[in-house]
Amino acid sequence: MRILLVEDDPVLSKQVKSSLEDNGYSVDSAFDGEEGHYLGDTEPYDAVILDLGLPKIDGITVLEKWRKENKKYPVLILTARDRWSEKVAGFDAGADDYLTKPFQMEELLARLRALIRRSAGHASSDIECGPLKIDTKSNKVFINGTKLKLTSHEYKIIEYFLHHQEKVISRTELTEHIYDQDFDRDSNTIEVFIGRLRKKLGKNLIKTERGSGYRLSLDE
Amino acid sequence: MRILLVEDDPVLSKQVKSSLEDNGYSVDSAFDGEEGHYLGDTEPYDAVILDLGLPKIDGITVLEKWRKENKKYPVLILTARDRWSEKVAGFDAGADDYLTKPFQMEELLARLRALIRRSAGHASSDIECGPLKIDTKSNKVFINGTKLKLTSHEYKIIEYFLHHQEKVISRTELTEHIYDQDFDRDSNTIEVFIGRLRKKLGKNLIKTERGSGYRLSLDE
DNA sequence: AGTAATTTCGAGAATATTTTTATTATTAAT
DNA sequence: ATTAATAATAAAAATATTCTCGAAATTACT
Repeated sequence: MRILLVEDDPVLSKQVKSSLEDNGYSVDSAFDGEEGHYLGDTEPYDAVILDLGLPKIDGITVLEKWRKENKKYPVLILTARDRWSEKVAGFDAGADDYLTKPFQMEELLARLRALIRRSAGHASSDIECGPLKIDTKSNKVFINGTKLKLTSHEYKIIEYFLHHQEKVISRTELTEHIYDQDFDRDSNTIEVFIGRLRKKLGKNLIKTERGSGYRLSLDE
Repeated sequence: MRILLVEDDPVLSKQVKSSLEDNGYSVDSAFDGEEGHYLGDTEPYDAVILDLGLPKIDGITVLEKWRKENKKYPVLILTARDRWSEKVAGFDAGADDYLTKPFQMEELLARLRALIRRSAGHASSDIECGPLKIDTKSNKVFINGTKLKLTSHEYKIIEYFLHHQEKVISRTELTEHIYDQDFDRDSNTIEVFIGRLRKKLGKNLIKTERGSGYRLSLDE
C-alpha cells in the first residue's frame, strides 16, 4: 500500500512516516500544498494523509483540486484545529475522515486501515468468455464491446452459462436455475431461448451437446 | 437513504432520528443490541449509526456479528467514551468511522454523507451523470446547470440512483431504501415517481430494464 | 387553527414487450 | 433412409410498464 503524507511539520512528518513504514506502508512525503498536490496528481496512491494548515496552498484547496480532477483515493485530514464547522467543510470537499492533533498513532493506523479496506470494496463484477462479456452489477452484456439488448430471462441464462463455462448444462439444470421450483417442463422454452441467444450472441458460442444439453465454450 | 440508528438513550435517539429525517433520511430505531442486530441483519440499510454501550448485547459484538455475516453497509460508531484504544478495537471490528459524544449534529450529518458516498464509490459531495448533477449536502438537483424543483420523495429516488449509477435497481430495492420499516407496497407509487422524474429530468436518463427494474445511465 | 396548495398514493385502462406454445423444418446418428 | 433430437418461426397468451385522473394526506400560509 502506497501512502502520500502531506505535512509541513518536519518532526511530525518524520515520526508518522516511520510509524507507517513500520506497519508495512510505502510512504511519500510532501511538505507543502504545492508539492502535495503535484504528487497526488501524478502518482497512484492507495490513501492520502493531508494536513490542513500548509504553506503555499491550503489543504482544503488541494483536496478540492484533486476531487475536481477525479482522483478517487481516500483522504484522511489531519489538523490541529478542532472546530466542527471546519470538519464539515472538509468532509464536503471530499475528505473521507478527519483526525485532530494531537493523536495516538494507533488511532491513525486504525483509521487508515478502515479507509483502505472500504475503498477496496469496489472490485469489478465482469465475467468474460472470448468476445462475450457481462457486468453482473448492471446486468449488461457486451459482444466485442458493443452492448446487446437481452430480455431478463435471456440474461439469466447467459449469466448462468458464464458462471459455468465449459460445463455441459442440461435443460433440466437450466430450467431449475431460471425458474423457481415448480415448472412444467414438457415444453420447448429452453430451446427457444437458446435459439434467441444464439441469434444475438453469434452462432458459435453456445454449443449443443446432443443428448445432454448445452455448453458455453470458445473452442470447437 | 435508509439508516439504522442503534442508541439506548431515548432522548438522544429521538433527537438524532428527527434531525436525520429532516435531512431526508428514512430512519429505523433500535434501543438495544439485540434489536439492533436483528434489524441490521434483516433490512438493507445504507448506513448504520451504532452506540457502543448498549443493553443486552454490546455494540462491538453486534458489529462483529454483522461483519461475520458479511454485511457491507458502513457503520459509524457513537460513544461517550473517548479512549483511543477502544476506537482501535472498534475500527478493527469493522467500523468505518467514530464520533464521540457529545457531538454537533452537523458533524454527524457530514460524516454520514461522507460515509454513504464513499461506500458507493464517490469521492466528492457532488455526484453527476451526464447533464444531471446533485449536491448531496444541500439536496439540490441540476440539469445542465439549471436547478430543478423536486419533491422530497423525488429527490430521495434520484439520489439513490445517482449513488448507484449503471446498477439495475428493482422496485423492491428502491422501496426499501426510500421508506422505513412498515410500508405495504403493492401499489404503483414507484412507477408514478419514475414517470414524474423522467418528465423533469428528460426521458432518457432513467432506463427501464423490463422484468428487473430501472437503471440510471447515459448510454443506450 | 383553518384553509389552500402541493405532494403522495391508488386503480384502471391503454400500450408495449416478453414468454410460451404449437407447428414445421433441419440436423445428426445409427 | 429412418428416426429422434434440436432449431426456427410465428402467433397466442401472459406479463410488465406507462399514463391519467382523482382521492387522500401532508405541508405551507394567513
